[in-house]
Amino acid sequence: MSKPSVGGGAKTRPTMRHVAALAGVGIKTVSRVMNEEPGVSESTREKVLLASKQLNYELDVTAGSLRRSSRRTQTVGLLLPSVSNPFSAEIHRAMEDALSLKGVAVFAASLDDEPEREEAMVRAFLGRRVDGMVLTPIASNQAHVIPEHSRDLPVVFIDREPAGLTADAVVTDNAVGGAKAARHLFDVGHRKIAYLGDRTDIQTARERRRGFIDALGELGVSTASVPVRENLHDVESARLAAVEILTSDDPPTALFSSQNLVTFGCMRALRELGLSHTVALVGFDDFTLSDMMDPGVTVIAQHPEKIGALAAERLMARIEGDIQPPKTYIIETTLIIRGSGEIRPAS
Amino acid sequence: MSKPSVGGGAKTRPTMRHVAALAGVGIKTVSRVMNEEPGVSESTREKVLLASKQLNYELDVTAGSLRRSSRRTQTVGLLLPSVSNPFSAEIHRAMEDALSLKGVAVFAASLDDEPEREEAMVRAFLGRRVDGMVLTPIASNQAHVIPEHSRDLPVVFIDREPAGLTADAVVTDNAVGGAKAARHLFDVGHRKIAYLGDRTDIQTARERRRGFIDALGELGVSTASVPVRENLHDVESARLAAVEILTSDDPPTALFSSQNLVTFGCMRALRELGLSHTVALVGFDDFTLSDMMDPGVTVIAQHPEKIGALAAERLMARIEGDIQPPKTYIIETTLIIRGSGEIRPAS
DNA sequence: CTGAAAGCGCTAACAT
DNA sequence: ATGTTAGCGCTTTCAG
Repeated sequence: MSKPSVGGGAKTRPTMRHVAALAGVGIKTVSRVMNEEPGVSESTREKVLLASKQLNYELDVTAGSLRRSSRRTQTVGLLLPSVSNPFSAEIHRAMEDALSLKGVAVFAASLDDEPEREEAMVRAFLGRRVDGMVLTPIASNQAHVIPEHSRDLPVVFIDREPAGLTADAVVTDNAVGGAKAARHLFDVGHRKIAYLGDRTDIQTARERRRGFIDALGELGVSTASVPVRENLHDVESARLAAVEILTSDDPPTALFSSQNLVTFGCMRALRELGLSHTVALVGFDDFTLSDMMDPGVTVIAQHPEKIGALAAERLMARIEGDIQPPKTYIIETTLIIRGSGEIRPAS
Repeated sequence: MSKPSVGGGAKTRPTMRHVAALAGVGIKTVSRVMNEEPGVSESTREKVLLASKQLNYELDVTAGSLRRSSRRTQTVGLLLPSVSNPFSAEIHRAMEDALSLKGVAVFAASLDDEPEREEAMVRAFLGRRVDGMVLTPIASNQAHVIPEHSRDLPVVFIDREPAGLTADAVVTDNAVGGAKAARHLFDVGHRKIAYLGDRTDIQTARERRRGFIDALGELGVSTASVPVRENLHDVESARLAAVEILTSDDPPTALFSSQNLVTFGCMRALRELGLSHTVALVGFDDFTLSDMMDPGVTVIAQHPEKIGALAAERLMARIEGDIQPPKTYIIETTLIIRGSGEIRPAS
């Protein structure tokens, strides 16, 4: 008799040795059965399966990965601005749907746009031997974030492209999205459209502005005359900026906001000033109940479910050995018309 | 010279042995330093730290847990209805904030209210040796969900109390919340208030209804006359039910909805029928932009951040050895007045 | 088709 | 204060 005590086994979790002992086979045979490897006779297989069921045995994924040549842990890390941000949460869900089918579990973490957290969480996940990571980059250079010895660890960037290294990335077409907003408002008749944007150190915000301003320029609007307010990071700062712009001399007849919280601030400002039905508004990124607002809010919608699904697919492909050159996948936006963006300028 | 090849070390990740070799000490000394154990001279400590920094060494948490007596992996599992559901996502974030401080990583998974997924994900997390789990229970009996051999694994239930076993739980005071809605609408003058609720197999929905109906009874309203519509699981079914109720003979003068999606359906029905300012509405659970609706939506707010923080605290306490009897922690709701719930009945 | 022995990276239990 | 040996649960290698 070896160690597995049959009697008092309420405390210790069963191991392969327990199963092997109960089934009357060698431990390697159990391993083969649990991993569905070939080379086990049907009768042995059934004996092992029975014993495993009796003991309620569950393979220890992490212990196995220690010795396994592929070293896979069937685990990936997901680093988001915040797990409670709706856009991020939608990406998270889409990834989970794709990954859980493959038996891959996901570690999630929030970075709050803090570079120190980015580095700390990357290390934390690396220390837990993830097979790969999906990361919303923050630091100005990801080369320092990923340690040298893990350069070959599959990483897919989302929302923003990485700097300082090349890797797969899945991003929204922010510039084209901004341009769509500009063209739509122009088509409705607007010539003086203000831009209210997020922190200028965030790549996506810069892209949205660039696309927006460039498109206006192409349409013949003097880009120097476009009112621009940036570094608006929350509802209140956006509201204040919008009020200021709307109460200035020669105010714009339309607003384009680069992000949800900024859009909310603009909505509040417009309502407060009684301009909801007078000044047009297009927001970047869709949100729940946008159609229940008065007026409904026209938006440039992103597609987080597509981003998440594609990121998961690319990550798994890399983990499974795909070595094609890194590529950036671009997800288009969709203009959704709901009313606020179709208000014509008072002429 | 032992195995660690100094030259070509771009591919293999450094291990303790590499660090030990470089620092010229034994492997156990490295272990002591990395785990901040006492009994290492300051000078040795620094040598080790230097070598570890040079190699960019990172402790392998999972490998260590294999041999460690506590067997802790510094990892916990979180099972939610969906990571993309705002209420769940808020709980997730609060837990993460509490746990990341302690160096604990979290696996998150969505269950979609499917008992099979509950069991599958519990097993997946168990197989990755989590130190504990926070779980929104679904199956009618959690005894079958947690295998016998893991009965001593700390588990904290959230949102709903477990069945078939006793464990810590952190839940909203659903019954009192429902009662608050009833009393508020009664105080405003309503005597005929409809209840629109979620699936009756969900404990929280039943509690909200019970609290609501009982409170009305105590206030002298004939509970038999309360219009009740249940098993509304999405916006559209709720909208249809609300329209039906509102267009019936002798319609209610106020609505109480047990959940966000149902509230949204009610809002749509009221708007569609032009009754937004005529029929009162109180929703259970707060939501973004509720104050920007017309009228603002009065709600019984839950406090997911409190639930998450407390669940994390209880889980860590259990993991660290707390053995007091299991207890259910109840988080109170808050009535937030915004307009829709203060509409008086047309008399 | 099956199993014994070695060892993954680490910590425990003992040396020294 | 430091190092050595064994072994966590598993997979690999290699011998039957």
